[in-house]
Amino acid sequence: MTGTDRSPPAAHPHLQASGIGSQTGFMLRAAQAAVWADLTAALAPFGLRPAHYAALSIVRASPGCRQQEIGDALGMQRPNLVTLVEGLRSRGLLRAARNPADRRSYALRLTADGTRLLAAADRAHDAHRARLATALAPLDEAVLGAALRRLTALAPD
Amino acid sequence: MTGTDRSPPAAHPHLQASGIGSQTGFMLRAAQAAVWADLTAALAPFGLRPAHYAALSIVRASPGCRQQEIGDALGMQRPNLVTLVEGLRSRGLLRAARNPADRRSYALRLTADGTRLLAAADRAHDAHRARLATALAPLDEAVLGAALRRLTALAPD
DNA sequence: TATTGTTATACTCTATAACTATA
DNA sequence: TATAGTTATAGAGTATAACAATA
Repeated sequence: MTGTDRSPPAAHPHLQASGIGSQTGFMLRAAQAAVWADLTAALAPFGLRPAHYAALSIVRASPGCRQQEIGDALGMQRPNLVTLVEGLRSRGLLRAARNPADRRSYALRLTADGTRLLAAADRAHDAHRARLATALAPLDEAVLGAALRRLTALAPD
Repeated sequence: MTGTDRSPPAAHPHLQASGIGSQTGFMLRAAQAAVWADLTAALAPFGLRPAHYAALSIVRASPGCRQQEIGDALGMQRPNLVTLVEGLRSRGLLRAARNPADRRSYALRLTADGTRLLAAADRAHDAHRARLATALAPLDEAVLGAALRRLTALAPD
């Protein structure tokens, strides 16, 4: 998504007149930008961006996983993982040990610092989720989730 | 969103284990990417990208509008509109006449070619919308739209 | 002084191709 | 030959600062 903290399109007369503002694709884009900005702001105090937080969460859930498994999970290309993982490694949040069984790959694990920082970030993330749940009510989060998954399935491959 | 045709994160074991894949922010991101890719593919035969299509739709709905009004409607910065409008103008889809009342701004209108191309693109866009509606059912498009608007309202400013 | 459009520029995210070292 | 990680690079999209013309 998008990169920085851009504000989403506000309800604007011209947007309304054109009908663009009430079309699912554009509404989805605006909502995604707003939610991403909220998540980005929630994680910023920890020096983490959404991709960092997701990567640490994946390593915590799957200790010893390869770098590429993060990419598969997040839909990122391999070259773009290098900077992401290196950033976390250089901050001492992650360690990458050569896998003895297959010395091409690394086995990724959280360090103690990484575990602590991620636990603190989890609390900010929980607050973010609560804001989303409040904004969504009365539509249930799970109902929205199911709909989003069906939309995601539209994509080829 | 993203730029090109990237495929969204597939349901992946590590994604599932981490819980990231069932969190609204990340689901929203994946769904948005898939929907955007579908829209991009639908508009590609016309040489239009989503921003082009949205800009033309706004000009059609608001003939004589200023360039900046497109930016306000779409949440784009002024400098980034120059390339967008110039591209449409150089293809003869849009014309920009100096506004006699305020000679700082241009009055944008569709050309006959622009009107025709946009009408053709509308049909591809309708097909895209139908695919979304099918994927969403039984959740109503309007119910999702209302939820997305509430999420969009999370953003500051 | 403020606004419209413009130029120049930079940063982020994402994409492909080609390399290395291992298998 | 195939895979994991890496390097270099390019393309979108978006951001800010500063300028000219006009109000």
